[in-house]
Amino acid sequence: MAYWLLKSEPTTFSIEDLAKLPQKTSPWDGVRNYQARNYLKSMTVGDLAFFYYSSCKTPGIAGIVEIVKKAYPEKNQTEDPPRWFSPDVKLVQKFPSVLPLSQIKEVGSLTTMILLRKGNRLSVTPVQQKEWETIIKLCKHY
DNA sequence: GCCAACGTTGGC
DNA sequence: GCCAACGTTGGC
Repeated sequence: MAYWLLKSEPTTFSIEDLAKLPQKTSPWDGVRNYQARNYLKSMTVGDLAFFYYSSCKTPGIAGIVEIVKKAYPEKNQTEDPPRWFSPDVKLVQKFPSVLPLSQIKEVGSLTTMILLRKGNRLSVTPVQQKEWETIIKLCKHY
């Protein structure tokens, strides 16, 4: 059982978009970075991930999704063997409001997060259990 | 294999 | 819009 953080630009794919889909489930596709892809491939069914909004007015965590299908090759790929993979994710919870990045930054015990590392651009990152629990608690005050 | 140029990400 | 950071490309 592992924890992750998945970035998305809300104008491209928002948590509301996910909520509207059948079974509230969608492939997490379009990732074009090898390190991020390797993380996607290492996810297992039952893992949980934060749905993070980037490149928007209030960057932050919008909710929680669950991995419901292990990564498989993306459709419409011409490469053989396939290069890009995506797991299916299902909406677990949409937070009442986005937990802002600015708030996350203010919590001392969260400075270990890869998300907060200088120059980090990875769109898929692992999250430690302690970090996960801290953020869950933080949300309840939000 | 090196590295300059260029493209992309993403917070501010 | 700016800019730092990083990834990719492609000539040599």
